[in-house]
Amino acid sequence: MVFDSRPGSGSKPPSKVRWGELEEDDGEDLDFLLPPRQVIGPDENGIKKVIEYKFNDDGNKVKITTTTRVRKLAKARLSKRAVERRSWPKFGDAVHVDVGARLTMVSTEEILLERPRAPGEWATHLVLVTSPLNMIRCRDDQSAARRDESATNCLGTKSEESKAAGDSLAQLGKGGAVLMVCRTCGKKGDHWTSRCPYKDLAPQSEAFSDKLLASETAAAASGGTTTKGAYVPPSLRAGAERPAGSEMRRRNEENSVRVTNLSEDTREPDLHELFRTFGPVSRVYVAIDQKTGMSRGFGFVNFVNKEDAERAIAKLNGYGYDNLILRVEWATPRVN
DNA sequence: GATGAGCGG
Repeated sequence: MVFDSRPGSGSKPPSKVRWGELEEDDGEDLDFLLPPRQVIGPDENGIKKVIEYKFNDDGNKVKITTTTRVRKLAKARLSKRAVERRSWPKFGDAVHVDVGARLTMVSTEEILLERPRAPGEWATHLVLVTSPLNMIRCRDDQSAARRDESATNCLGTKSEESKAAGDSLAQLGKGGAVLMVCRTCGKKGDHWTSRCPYKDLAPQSEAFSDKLLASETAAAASGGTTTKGAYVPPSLRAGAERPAGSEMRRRNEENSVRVTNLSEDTREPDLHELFRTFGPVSRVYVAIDQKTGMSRGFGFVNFVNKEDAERAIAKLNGYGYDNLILRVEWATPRVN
């Protein structure tokens, strides 16, 4: 079909319009005259056809057929690989596991992971879920790559957001709102629990927490759900044995050993390797320059047991490591 | 020569 809207040519223009407008709106305005777009397929070969009609520049109606090949579903490809994996021979402990067993297992193996974006975090005992075929899937792994890609951005916006949020929280707290109530001393609007000036002082904290516990156990005993669904760990439940005084709720910051004169390519796993021989290590930290991403040449190792820390200091201070002489001392408690 | 990051009801 040829649609000619020019005056005098026989066909009537749709309405009284000016030439300019007609030129511009051509096509769009007349689309309703065209047959609808059709999509056929994709068929079993993945062939998909799209048939659509348009006016070309000359005002002629044209039929456009687009044929495309659609990729097969990713799911199908994955499952094919998965099937292949199932034929792999077992190894390790899984050798003794029943062939038909498809249960996942928890590995108790200690696995160290380096996490460049979370230098302060240290997973000493990482629990991995493994299949009977001993294929290890780290739960964190897949997201890790993506996180790193956008890490610069994320860190920037995140820190700003949280700073703003913290400020507003503090503001609200000062205004007498219910927010920011210290769980240790009960003081409102002054500090978070972790910053409590009384956190190492037994009398206040115990008095407060006993009061808390009493109300919670009362709520539980009365048959209702506990207030605000607060979980009370067994060690803190009424009647549980608790170590006396300040030993109780001090954060796991003690037995902190400062290690200086590290070579710049010493990473946390290296430090952990070095120090774990003295006993269980609760945390390893290597100071990283945020701008350059390079090691600042010092770090900290926290031991679970004080005696182990002492032995590590005695043995490793002055120890030649990676072409430098290590300095290993007790760390002075961090300010703030 | 040097003493850590960031989270939150």
